[in-house]
Amino acid sequence: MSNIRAIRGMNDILPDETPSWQALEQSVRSLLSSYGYGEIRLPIVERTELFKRSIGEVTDIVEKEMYTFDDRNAESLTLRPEGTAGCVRAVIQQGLLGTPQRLWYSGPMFRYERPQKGRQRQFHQIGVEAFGIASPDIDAELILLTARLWRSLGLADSVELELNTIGNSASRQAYREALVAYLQQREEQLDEDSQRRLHSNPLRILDSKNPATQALLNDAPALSDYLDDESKQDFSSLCGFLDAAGLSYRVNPRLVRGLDYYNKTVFEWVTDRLGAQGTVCAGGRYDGLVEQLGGKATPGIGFAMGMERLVLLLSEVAQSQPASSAADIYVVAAGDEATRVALAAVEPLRDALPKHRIVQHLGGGSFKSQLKKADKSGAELALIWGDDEVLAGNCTVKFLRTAGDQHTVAVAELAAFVSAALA
RNA sequence: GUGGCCGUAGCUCAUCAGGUAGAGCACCGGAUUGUGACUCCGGAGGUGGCGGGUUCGAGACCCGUCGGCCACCCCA
Repeated sequence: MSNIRAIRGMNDILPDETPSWQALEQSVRSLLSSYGYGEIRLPIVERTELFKRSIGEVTDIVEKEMYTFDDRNAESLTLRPEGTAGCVRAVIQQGLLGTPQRLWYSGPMFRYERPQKGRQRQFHQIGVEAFGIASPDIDAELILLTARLWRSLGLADSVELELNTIGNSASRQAYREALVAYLQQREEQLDEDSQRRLHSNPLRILDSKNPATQALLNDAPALSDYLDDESKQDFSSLCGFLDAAGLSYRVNPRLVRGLDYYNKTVFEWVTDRLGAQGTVCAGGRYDGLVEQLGGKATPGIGFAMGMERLVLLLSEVAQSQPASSAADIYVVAAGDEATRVALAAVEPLRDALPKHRIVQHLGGGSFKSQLKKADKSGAELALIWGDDEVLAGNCTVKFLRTAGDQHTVAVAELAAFVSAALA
């Protein structure tokens, strides 16, 4: 097989799939706009250092999942594995942090992982970030905004909100030590992966899928016992906001996130309808990150949603959609002369009917084969030019969805006739 | 990085003690010398992922390799 193929895990999105992408993107755009969020467009490539310093040196993403390369100037660059780091870099660099900012962005992200359902090496996210608001009311706004999105997409019954607070870095540090102390005594009972994580990222053991490990955790120290007062208070305010808004959620004390910059509020929207990759949208607060990347101390919070997963979920949930048509009007012309006349006659028609899809048959072929294409296109009307029409200055208008109905129309009256027919 | 399943026509799949391939859909043409859908007739399209091995003979068996899917891991 010498044909060049796409890179593994980097998929083409074909014309029959792009309509659902466009519909999803449109819903998200108008929703974000209605909450006053502004779009920011960011580079796909950043200095490797940015991701190391924000995501964390010992995370899986940085250790083994980044597409990293040296450019011609011997600088280490990386295809972004997530969006927050670049967004934070931009707001610092561009001096946007004088006032609170509500921002969103979209585009491809890259992680070198084994592809599977709902996971690819190039995937697409829409990310939302809010800077400069320390109080948990912004946490609530972001969550309510996502809930509204699920409602408008018809996904409200397919997703669940999981919520937790992981405290500030000091309380998390104290908890980590307690957890490690507890688990080290029972190290031989841990599954292999968790034994490894015990030394690299012990908090991740909390959401291990291994049942024995989960059982072991029942008697482990609880993160909630180590939380700082502010985190506890903010979390209960957040829950209060959500309760008041009538939004249901599940507090999951074992929900932790894989990126180092998170603190306090973390949340995940999950579904059980996508196989193993059930997280459709996730995020949390990252109050120290701006400062850590060299900006003035500014609180931040954000989330990202996985577009592929949402598109998949929408197709799982959707009742069979009606077959979409490719055209409203299909133009048939047999012969060079007729093609020339038709091409010219259709231009004013496009002026008159800018919202309709007018597809002209090109490449020749018999009336029969062209009409066959017209039918397949799903068009309502076929406009037909042959020698007779050309001579008489007419066009034959054929209704394809009603039996045998066809009219001879003068080209001068074509626009009026067609717009009346399609009204 | 690990594991399981899979790789035959554009698509979905079949066939078979191992004797060099077939259907449906799609495509093209005809039945209608200028007219689609339904029907009928015909046609084109495959070095059976690739490379080795066993065999008189392999798409079928064995090994390797590449690719796909799903899961672990990780995460959106």
